Amino acid sequence: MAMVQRQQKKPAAKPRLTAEDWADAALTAIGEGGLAAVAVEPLAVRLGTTKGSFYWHFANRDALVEAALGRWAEIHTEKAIQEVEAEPDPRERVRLLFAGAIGSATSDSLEVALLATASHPQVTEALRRVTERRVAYVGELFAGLGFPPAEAARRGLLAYSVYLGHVQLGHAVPSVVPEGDGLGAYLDEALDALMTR
Amino acid sequence: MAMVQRQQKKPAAKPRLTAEDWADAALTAIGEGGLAAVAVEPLAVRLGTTKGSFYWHFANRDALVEAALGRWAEIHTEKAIQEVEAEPDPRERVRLLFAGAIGSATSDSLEVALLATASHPQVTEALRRVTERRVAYVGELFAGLGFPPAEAARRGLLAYSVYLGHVQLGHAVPSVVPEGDGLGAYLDEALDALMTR
DNA sequence: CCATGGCCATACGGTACCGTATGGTCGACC
DNA sequence: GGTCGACCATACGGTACCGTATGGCCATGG
Repeated sequence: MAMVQRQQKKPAAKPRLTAEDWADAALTAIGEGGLAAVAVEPLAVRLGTTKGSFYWHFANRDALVEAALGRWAEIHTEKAIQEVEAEPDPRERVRLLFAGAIGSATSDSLEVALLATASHPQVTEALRRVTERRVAYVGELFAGLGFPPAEAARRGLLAYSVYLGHVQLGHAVPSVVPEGDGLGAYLDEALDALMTR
Repeated sequence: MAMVQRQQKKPAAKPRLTAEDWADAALTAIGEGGLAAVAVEPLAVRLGTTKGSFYWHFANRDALVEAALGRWAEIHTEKAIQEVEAEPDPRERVRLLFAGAIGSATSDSLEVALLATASHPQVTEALRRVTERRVAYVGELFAGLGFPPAEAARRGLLAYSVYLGHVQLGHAVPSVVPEGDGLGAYLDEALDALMTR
């Protein structure tokens, strides 16, 4: 008896889908066209299947949105933090976090798309969790830099505002954001302004 | 059987509408529900009229969006600048502009809604015009503060990023934004960080 | 080897909106 | 006081999507 033969050669083969496949597709769609782009029928077409599959895995569209947002909140918050935690020097950690965030600003349309739909109840909750976590973490970084707690919290918030604003600019009006060397100088100056007392 | 129905509404209200009435209603709708909320039939209901009126004044929905965005760009850019120009002291001008912008951050959902739909061609153009104008102006303010041109431009961009980020936070995650005295302290510190060399 | 259950396809009805067609109303002006 | 045109109402067809109903396929396992 041979092992089960899985057919995965032909692209036209029938790929059985999981709920996570749908959630990932939903996240991609959000990044591309906002929350409104999470539409069952178009997603089904893109996945090469039909609504029949979707409504097997999910009760309705809201359940899909919920799953997608859950995945986002889980992944995107801790990932960046983990990477930064490796760096021992606190000052360098701020720089690292900031540079990474700013650098990927233009590409991270998911973030922007979610902020765009902040009034949506499910999105509101996801954003709240992620943002509070992030702001608190950046505050801790500044505390590690020697700022007293209250001031560190304010600096953390300020830094996060800079990040958010930059992401917005990079996405909405890239013409005002410097590139290359100019970006480096801008980053240096921003970090200097944020970390100098 | 002929049914002659005389439409009787509120006596104070004008039964006839102008294109500007529609454009203003569209702007309001954007602030409340984003660009997607600019839908002809719901707007007609809200204005107490029907699509018949709309398609008399506009060719289609895009024309309405265009008109609304035009009004927004015209009004919201220059208004704040004009107010600030009255103040003679440049340092105080920055403070005034910033405090005004930050103060009205939570309420300005129009701004956020437009950033939310930045990928829409018509919105892209409106945002570009407004943002470039604003960033340039803030850069001028910093130049007036004594910063050399290149640095002034960077500081202006940084300040505008802070503003944008703050607006986003105030709208999406108000729980992380301080209120009352805390906001004052935050503002002072932000201004200090931005204006100190 | 056939019955069962996991997974999907298809058809259908419902909703919300866009845009068109066409006729109705009412005031301005001859 | 009748005509004309600006302005609006209504009916209609079209599209895109949601959610349900129902039946078909296909891999196990009994």
